[in-house]
Amino acid sequence: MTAPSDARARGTRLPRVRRRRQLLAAAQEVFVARGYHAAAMDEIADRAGVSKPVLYQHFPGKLELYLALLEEHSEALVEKQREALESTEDNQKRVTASFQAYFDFVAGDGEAFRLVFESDLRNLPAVREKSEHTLQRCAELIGEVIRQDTSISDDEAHLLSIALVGMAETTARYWLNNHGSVPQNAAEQLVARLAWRGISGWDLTRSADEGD
Amino acid sequence: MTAPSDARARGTRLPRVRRRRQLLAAAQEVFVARGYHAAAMDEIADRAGVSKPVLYQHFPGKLELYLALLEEHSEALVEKQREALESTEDNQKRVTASFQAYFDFVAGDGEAFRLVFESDLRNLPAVREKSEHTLQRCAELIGEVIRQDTSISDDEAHLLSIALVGMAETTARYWLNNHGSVPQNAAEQLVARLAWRGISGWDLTRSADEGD
DNA sequence: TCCTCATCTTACTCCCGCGTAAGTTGAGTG
DNA sequence: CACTCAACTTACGCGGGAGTAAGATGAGGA
Repeated sequence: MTAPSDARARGTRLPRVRRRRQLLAAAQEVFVARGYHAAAMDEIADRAGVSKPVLYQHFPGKLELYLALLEEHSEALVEKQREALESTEDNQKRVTASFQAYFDFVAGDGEAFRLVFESDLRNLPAVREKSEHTLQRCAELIGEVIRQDTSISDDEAHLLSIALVGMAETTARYWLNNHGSVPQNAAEQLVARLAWRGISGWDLTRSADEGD
Repeated sequence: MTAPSDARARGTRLPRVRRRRQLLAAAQEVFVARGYHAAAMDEIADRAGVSKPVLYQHFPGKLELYLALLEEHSEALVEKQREALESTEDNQKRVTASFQAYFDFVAGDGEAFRLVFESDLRNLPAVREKSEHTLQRCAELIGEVIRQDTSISDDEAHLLSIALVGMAETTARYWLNNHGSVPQNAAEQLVARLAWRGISGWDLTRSADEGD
């Protein structure tokens, strides 16, 4: 069912850096499949075709191993967002690119997104903060764009950005769980349209809606 | 800091039903504050002013205790959504009411929303399914309304609904973590406007946007 | 007053999984 | 061929927390 990435003939010695990379890969597989708590250091070591103390020669403990992966993929998401928003000057295309980046992130890299969005270690302050900080930074990138084109306050622009990121995260995860109902491209387009309709020309309707 | 709900003078006997309710309340406090894994049955018992075996006379195990709470609050959220959508026939007001319900859910009941949205037991199939099913049912309620007014396909209407629910969940949680930047009412209104601008009159722009 | 039975307590057992002490192997060097 | 040192192994200590066995306690009826 789940093929070990590369558990070479248990007995092969590896130079330090290669081994470290391989251990991180093995750890990612196990953490993604089982979550932090149910993941056993023994299983990670096994999956790498190595014994447990080797793991501890590369990482001081289970937590640090996990945090290293979390850090890596959180940064990757923010970076993907940045690239998407810098890829064009057309705001409508920016919206599309932004959603595409989210869907790509969720679809790629061995489901690593589960570490970022579904961590079962959120109760640890360090993890909660990283998780919130990642959301924050994605929203900040989008917020800058919004502020350029609207006379909205900073707090409000930020909240709208959070809303857009929330849409992206939730729909991307839903889409992944239900492959088959809609192809990736169609899903991205649909949600991007919803977002663009929502955000474009915001100032124009603002005063009109105000009289409630 | 955290005041125990009602740890009556450790030594007071209670009739079975009262005790059960009190144990559920104590368990909720601990599960919310610590998450499933870090929550100890000893602490739950202590918080209720009772010894551990009493807990086991009311619930077969930690898991069942947790699932009882999860079930209760998941149902409460769906019910709040239903009420919000049934509260009016005006779709714009429906959107507002729907977001208000989400914010109220997040703001109320001792942060019980953390059980539904931030469970650290998602890796357990039973919990994952309940969590996804709750999202599904909320989206279904909204989807019915959308389908009444658009010629969109069922799959697409459902995906849009997921997007709206994602907006609500993410913004409500963000708002709760950052009280002070924006009052609840303003946040609800702002996000509701974004959503309404997004979906209202969907069919009108559909064909126009199609020519990309 | 004494009996009954539900409520509640103390004081364990047991398992699981992180982290480690101590010892082994083998590739490259003089 | 002997020496060295990093890479690796087996086998264990140990803490923490779920669940339990066996006994205490007290309200209410005969």
